[in-house]
Amino acid sequence: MAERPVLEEIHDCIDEFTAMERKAAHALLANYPMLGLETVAQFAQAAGVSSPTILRFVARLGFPGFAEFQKRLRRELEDQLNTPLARSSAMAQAPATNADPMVEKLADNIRRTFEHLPKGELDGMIRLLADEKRALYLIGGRFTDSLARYTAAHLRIVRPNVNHVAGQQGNWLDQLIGIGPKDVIVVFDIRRYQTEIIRFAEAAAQQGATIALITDSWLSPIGKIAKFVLPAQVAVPSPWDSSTGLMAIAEVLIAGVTRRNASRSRQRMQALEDLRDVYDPAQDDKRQL
Amino acid sequence: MAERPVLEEIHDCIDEFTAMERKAAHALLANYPMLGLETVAQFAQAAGVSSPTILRFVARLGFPGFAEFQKRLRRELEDQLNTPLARSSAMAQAPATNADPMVEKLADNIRRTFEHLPKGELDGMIRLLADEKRALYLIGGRFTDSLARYTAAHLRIVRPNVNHVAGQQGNWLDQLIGIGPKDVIVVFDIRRYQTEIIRFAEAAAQQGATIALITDSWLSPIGKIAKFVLPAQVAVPSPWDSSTGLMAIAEVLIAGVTRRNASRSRQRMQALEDLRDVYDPAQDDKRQL
DNA sequence: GAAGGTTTGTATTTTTTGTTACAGAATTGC
DNA sequence: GCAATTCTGTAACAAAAAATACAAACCTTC
Repeated sequence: MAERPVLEEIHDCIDEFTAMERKAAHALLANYPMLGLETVAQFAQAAGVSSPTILRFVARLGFPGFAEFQKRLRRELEDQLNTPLARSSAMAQAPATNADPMVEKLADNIRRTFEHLPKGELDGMIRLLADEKRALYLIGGRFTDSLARYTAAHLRIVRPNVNHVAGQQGNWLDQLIGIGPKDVIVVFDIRRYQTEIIRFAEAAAQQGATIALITDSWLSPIGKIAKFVLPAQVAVPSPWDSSTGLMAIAEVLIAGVTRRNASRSRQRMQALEDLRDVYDPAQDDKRQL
Repeated sequence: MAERPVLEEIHDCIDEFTAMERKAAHALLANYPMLGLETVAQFAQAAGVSSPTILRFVARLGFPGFAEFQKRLRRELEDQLNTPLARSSAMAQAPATNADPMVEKLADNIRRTFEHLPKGELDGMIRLLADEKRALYLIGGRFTDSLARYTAAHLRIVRPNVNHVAGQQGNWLDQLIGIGPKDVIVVFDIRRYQTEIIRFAEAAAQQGATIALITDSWLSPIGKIAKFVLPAQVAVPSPWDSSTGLMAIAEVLIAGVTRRNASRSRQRMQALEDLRDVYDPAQDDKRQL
């Protein structure tokens, strides 16, 4: 998907250019890419050539018009600017406007979460969740149930057999019946670890199911019976714990599973799109966004 | 001698802008500064407003015309690009760290989300949500419903009258009946903006309710009728958008409301603790954790 | 040193883009 | 609840920029 930088292309075929076109190329390279974002006339003046020469220059690079050329430059710049590293440099000079300690902590939590995450554990869990022969059961506690639901909603798109264990505790038991050795229980659990969740996980484990746990650093008691454990940083300056790190883990898992089952995922996503169109054609006008 | 970044100026006087101008500002901040370098029409479309509004927006910032505005942005960008740090980042673009690019992006998204968040908007929304005289209705779309649920679960602890609009669409209507001018609808909505959610928000607005929107940078159509809008960075290297930024916003909001109603919050939390003990004494042994 | 083909700039046309005038919609204040 | 004010989009207008046509200048090559 990533295109070749315009800069490189210029370097490559600079020998094919005519004298004046080379002049234009040099001017652009000297002030890349900003000069290309000005008007043709300004570009021409800066390069010491006439406007049509500039036009011929971009035409020779293979662009149908100056507008397209600029669009490409802008996209390139945007990509560069969005690189985290570039951002951090911009931050040095730009405003420390919203220096909320909470925000800093949240961003930092994510970094630290993944820093401390055993890579094997993460990959292992992704492989586990990507295995379509296994049924998935996601469950969470008082606050983390939302995460289970979120993850289930996504996984359901890229693979079959995804269940969210929610609602009345009575319902849980119904689901428990069907759980066997081929199945996977994904548990989101941070303190205070709820007894119901623990019991459910234990019962499932008893029946041979594999347990995958996403938790806080305090390590839920479920950790003992879990095959894979991913702990997140949850501390924030607030009376309760943050779930942002858990959400980040969930999204990395989702992305991992999607990548692993790439072709299947695409198929299913397309199929769902089509169903969606049939069901709600009103969305059509939003399509191009 | 270095001028004040346009970004800062926008931050400072964003409260003086009119509603649509603010929308333009948000769009620009969300994709700063590239959006400002496109044509007025493209800028307008991306922001969901008309061209003249963009012109008025730059005029209010003190520029005599759009051309001058762009020139200034280009100069700013040029300066930034010439910073040594930026140079090195462009080089090291690919092999930054051995970490997952997704992880870097997630952490960076949070920083950027709050960097671009108008402080007034955030404070305003917190004040709104902390007002116990108003009833709160939280609603979300296909994936964001989880966030609405999460936020509701937390807010319910620190204040009364928190409702999560979920489940069958038929149920929504039942809730809609009770919504009036004193009430607040908190909408989580990222693209593709679901028509049902939009309709619900519109209907609620019609009945006089105040709308608070947490969205992606593309600015949901609900932005038009919302009193406060908080846009999050959602881009990740994955087929879909990330909700981690939204989660971060949700947690900052929750923390803000908690801090604001500190004494009330503590009371309620204590009361809930007590209830919990009565209901599930088994938790007692986990207490000290 | 003249004819052929390129290359390049000037002048013109065409298209796009920014800008402004105005009227309807929304909001505010009384 | 009404009037005055402010805000906002539609549409027409003006300015500009991009694209083109063409002729002069410049090399080549014979």
